[in-house]
Amino acid sequence: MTYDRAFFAADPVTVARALLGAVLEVGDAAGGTLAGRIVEVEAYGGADDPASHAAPGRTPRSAIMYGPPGVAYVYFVYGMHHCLNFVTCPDGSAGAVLVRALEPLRGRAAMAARRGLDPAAPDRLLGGGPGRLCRSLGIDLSWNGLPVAARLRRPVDAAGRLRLLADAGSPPRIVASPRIGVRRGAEARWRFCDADSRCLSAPASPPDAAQPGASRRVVRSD
DNA sequence: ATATGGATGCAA
DNA sequence: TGCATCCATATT
Repeated sequence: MTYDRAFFAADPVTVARALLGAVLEVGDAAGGTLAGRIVEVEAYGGADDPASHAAPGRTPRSAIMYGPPGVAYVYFVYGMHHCLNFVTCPDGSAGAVLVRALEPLRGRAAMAARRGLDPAAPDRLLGGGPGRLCRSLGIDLSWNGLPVAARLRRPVDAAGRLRLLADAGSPPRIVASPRIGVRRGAEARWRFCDADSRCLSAPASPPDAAQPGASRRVVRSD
């Protein structure tokens, strides 16, 4: 699998599923390398997807989702967390894949340190959740727009901070479920998990939606 | 269950 | 400008 621009030019659901199992590598400030295996992702569409940041159309924030594929879209949410996405779809149409969980592979100790956790902390606390993994990897708004396409000869970012490598192991067992934390567009089952990972932000197959009339709020077990 | 707390987009 | 909302997490 080559994570080039053509790969990211596909629709977000296709890209999301194909990204499961890929290894995300980032260079940290100290020159070291942190890496993790992608085990949970969510697909977000364009103006037709009410859950997407692109739903209101082209705005200052969503513009990057309408731009060329294969770059990072990083946003800040709830006043404290960063989330990492990859832009999909051809230039001109909007789409993105949110990275929701990683299994730490390299630089585990550095990740724990960055999060202020004990080195013995479980992998879940390092990579299980979009905010957690960004904090562990040191990803913030300054990463917004960085290219991730593996084939770019001359990355815009001189440090080449974002790299995607093919997974060496066997392909993951993929389970689809509704996206987490979304109210509008909750019907779409556009969350994809490696069902055998123990680093997920929530169970791969959450209990089915409540009876009619029950609260629509998702209860997050952990 | 609840506190946390910045950015975004839209109404006013 | 004000305000509801938001792709979350740690703590009670």
